[in-house]
Amino acid sequence: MPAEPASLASVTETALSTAEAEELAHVLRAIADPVRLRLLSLIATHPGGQACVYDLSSEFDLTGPTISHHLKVLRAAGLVGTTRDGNRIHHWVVPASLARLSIALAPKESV
Amino acid sequence: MPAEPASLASVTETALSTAEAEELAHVLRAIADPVRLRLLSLIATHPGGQACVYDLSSEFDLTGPTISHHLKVLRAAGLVGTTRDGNRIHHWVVPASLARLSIALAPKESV
DNA sequence: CGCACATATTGACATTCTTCGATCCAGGCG
DNA sequence: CGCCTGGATCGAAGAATGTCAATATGTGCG
Repeated sequence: MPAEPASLASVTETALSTAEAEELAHVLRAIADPVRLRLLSLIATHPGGQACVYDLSSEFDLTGPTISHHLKVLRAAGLVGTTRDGNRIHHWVVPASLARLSIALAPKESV
Repeated sequence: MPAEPASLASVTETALSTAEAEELAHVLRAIADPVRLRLLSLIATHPGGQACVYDLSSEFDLTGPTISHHLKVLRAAGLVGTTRDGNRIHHWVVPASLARLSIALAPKESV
């Protein structure tokens, strides 16, 4: 159950309802972690925009399961997608999800 | 000790260092909460772009201290500023801080 | 078929966050 | 001066989160 449509405007434009705030906070919380932020960044900047856990693990002082856990959170939030290629599982960033956050946090236009 | 300069590019453009990730995560975590998200939204959309705790409290089923705590987190993250006007304390959103997050989360340009 | 390798899941523990009640500080007013 | 009101701070209880070791799943190869 990934979830709802999505607010398409900035939170500074119109007041957020409780439900909207909770849904948005859920996605933001997924990205509000140093490890997941770096994971996202590493995946996005990796050649081809894809990376497997093996590539990523070497960048962290964390165990495999921990990396896997963080990727699961990102996946659950719809921020990354995966494809299985033989033994490896490739992860990529979902641009639309990121764009939604970027728009939601945009400051009010100083018209 | 608010902190460092600020990454001015999207996390999808260049790989984040550990320090950058932590600093950015710190600010994101401040905003990744339903209550604080609504607080920010309510302040921004309030007439004049300002609001005092008294205005905000009525929108929540939370006690005064809790609202105060959340505002403190937002203030510590540099997302809102305050001015004392007699007995009331007015809060406003810092557009630059929000803009920084918005830019950091922007998806990679599909050139 | 069975082993080896890449990643996911589970269960447990420590840490951090949210919220509250009680208390404290600051400014206006009688 | 004394009190009331708008807010902040403190300390504690409960829930959520990050991390690990151990175990499970699935894929390719001999």
